[in-house]
Amino acid sequence: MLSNKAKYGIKAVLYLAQFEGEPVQIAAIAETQNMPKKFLDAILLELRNAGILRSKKGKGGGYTLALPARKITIGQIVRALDGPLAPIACASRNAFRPCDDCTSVDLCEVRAVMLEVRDAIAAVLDHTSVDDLRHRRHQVEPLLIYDI
Amino acid sequence: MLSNKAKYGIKAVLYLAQFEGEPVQIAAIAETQNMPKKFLDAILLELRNAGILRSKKGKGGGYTLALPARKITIGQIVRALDGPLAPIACASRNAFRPCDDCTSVDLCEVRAVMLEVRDAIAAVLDHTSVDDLRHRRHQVEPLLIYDI
DNA sequence: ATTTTGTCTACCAAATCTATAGATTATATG
DNA sequence: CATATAATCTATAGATTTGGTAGACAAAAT
Repeated sequence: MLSNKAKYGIKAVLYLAQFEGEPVQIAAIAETQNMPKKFLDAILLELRNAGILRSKKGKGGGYTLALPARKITIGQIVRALDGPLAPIACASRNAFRPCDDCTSVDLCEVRAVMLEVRDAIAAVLDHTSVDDLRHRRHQVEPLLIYDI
Repeated sequence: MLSNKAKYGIKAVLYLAQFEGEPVQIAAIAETQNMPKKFLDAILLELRNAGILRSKKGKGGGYTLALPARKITIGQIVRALDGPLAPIACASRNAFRPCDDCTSVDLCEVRAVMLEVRDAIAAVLDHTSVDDLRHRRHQVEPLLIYDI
C-alpha cells in the first residue's frame, strides 16, 4: 500500500526535477502540488535524511535533488517514506523479519508467493527513475485490454 | 501490505485443501495453524461469503473448499480479505477511485507507475492457485542472487 | 539585526488492525 | 424431542498507523 506520504513525496521529487539545481521552497511545492505544507515539511526532511534531497536554509534557500533525476528511483523514494517494499516482513530482502506465528520460515508457502510479489514490485519501482517517469508517455490504455 | 487477516486466510485455505471435501472445524485449523480461533471465525466467514469456502453447521460440520484447489487463486483470497490489490485506489482496475488531490487522473505519473505495480502484483497472485502453492518446491534461493 | 526558510519536538484525531466475549442459530444424532 | 456440536452474529475494545497541526528554534542571507 502506498501511503499519502509516499504519494506526496514522489510528486514533490518529480516537481523538483523540473528545476535543475535551483532551490524550490516547501511552500511553493505545497501550493502548486496541492499538499498540506506542514506534512510536506516532514516528508521532505525524511527524503533529505535519506540522501535523496538536499536543503538550503535562509533566503534563496529551499530543496533540490541531491542526485541527477535518472539516478533517483521511485523505489528509493517509497522505501525512504513507507519502508520495505515487501507485502510482509518475512518476504523482505533488505529488512527480513520472521513472522511470530510461523513455524518454518523456509517452508512457508505464504512467504514463497510474497517473495515473488515483492520481486515483482521491486522490478517495477527500482527500474523506474524520476527521469523516466517525467518523460514517459502516460497514455492510459483502455482498461479492457488488461482485464483477464 | 498483507494483513495478518489475509495471511491467516491463505494458510487456512491451504490447510483445508489437504482434506478434499471433508469438513474441518475452525478449532482444528486454529490449533494446528497457530491462529486465534475467534479471529479465524470472522476470516472464514468472509471467505465463505466470497464463495471461496463452504460451511456446514452442527456435528460433523466445518469448512470445506467451495471449489477445486486449482480454481482458487491467492489473488481471490487476498482480495476477499484485504480488498483491491492495487497499491493506491486510483491504480485499481476493479475498484478504481480517483485521488482527492489529483488534478488530472490521466496525466498523473504516480498513477502510471502504480498501475504497472498493480499489474505486476496481480500477475503473480492471479496466476498462483492454492493447488500450485501446495505442490510447489519452496526451496529458498540464496538472497544474494536477487540483490541488484 | 532582521527576514527568510528549513528543522525539531510535541501533540492529536481518526481510521484501521487485531482481536475477544457472549449470545444465537442450525444441524446431526440418540 | 432433547442434547451436543459447531458455525454465525453482534458488540466492543486495545494497539498501532496514518495524516496531520502548532509552535519554538536554528541557520543563512542581506
